[in-house]
Amino acid sequence: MSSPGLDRLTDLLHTRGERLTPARTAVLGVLEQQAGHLTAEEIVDLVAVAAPDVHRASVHRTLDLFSRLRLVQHLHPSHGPALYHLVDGHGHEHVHAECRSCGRIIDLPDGILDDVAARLLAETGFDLHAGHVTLSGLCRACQPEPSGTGTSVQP
Amino acid sequence: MSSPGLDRLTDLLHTRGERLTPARTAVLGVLEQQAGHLTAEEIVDLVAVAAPDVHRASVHRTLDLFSRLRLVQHLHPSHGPALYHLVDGHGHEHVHAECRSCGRIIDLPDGILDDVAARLLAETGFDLHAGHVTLSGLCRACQPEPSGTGTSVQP
DNA sequence: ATGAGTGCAAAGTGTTTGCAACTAT
DNA sequence: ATAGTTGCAAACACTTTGCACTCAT
Repeated sequence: MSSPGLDRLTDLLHTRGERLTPARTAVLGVLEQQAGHLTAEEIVDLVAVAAPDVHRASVHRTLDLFSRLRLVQHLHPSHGPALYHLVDGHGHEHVHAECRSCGRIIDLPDGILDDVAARLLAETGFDLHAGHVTLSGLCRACQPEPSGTGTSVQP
Repeated sequence: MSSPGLDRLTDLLHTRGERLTPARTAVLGVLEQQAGHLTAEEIVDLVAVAAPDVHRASVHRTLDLFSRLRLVQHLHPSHGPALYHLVDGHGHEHVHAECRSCGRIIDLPDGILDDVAARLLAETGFDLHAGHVTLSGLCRACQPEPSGTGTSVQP
């Protein structure tokens, strides 16, 4: 019944004098079993299966805590609730992109913002946190098709 | 009582068979007089001075419309309400950064995401809309000071 | 034993909606 | 004339908070 995530969480909590509770264990369990980007509400529902007494407010409080511990990443899509997922085993966060047409969330290759981060730091003193960035645009599937016959001209 | 913005708005509306109303004129007027990044609520309050009958819901509807017309840019900070501002006279949108400590919004140099956009398009087919991106990080003022005497050691 | 953490319900924040009345065209 | 817009109030979606109680340490 153990897991690398649980060991990591236990460590992080004990280091800070905080406690390992059923709510926290249950939220971690859900995040470990679900790969995608989950809303707090979805996590509430999934937690309810294993731990029916865990309240919605505790899930929010737990997700806030896990974010502060850098155990989960969260992002704010342009519409709708925040999305959460576990940071990978090496503590490596990644950048997200959201399609403004279909809403799909895409995980981007790590390091895609490294050059921008370096330039920002040098030019403006701004220290970019790439793991909390959501880029916006159109995914491949949602792009308008190029017209088939070459340059488009009005009749 | 005219302005480049008003002319532009009138054109955009008439082209699409939509109407120039007092609510729309008033919202445009506020955006033209205020340089910064305004919340819908702030715009409601400012509009109330010149046009007391314009309702909060109409301001939201107008801001949605202006966004669709690409007359205003809006961004969603990680906490709190959306922020709006007029796109510059040349229709040029820019990228924003938000300090996760003090909340300050910084306008970034144009083109800062051009390379990323090109790479994204080539590698993943994602067409980036840089004008709707908010980068997250720490502004210069909020960064932890480097310790003055070299490596920091506990006494 | 003790205070960090919880369940609960209620309030909060920001935005959207249904509809009758109004008004720019 | 008539369809696009509006004001209004209520609903909505999501999150946060105050408080008494509980339980991990």
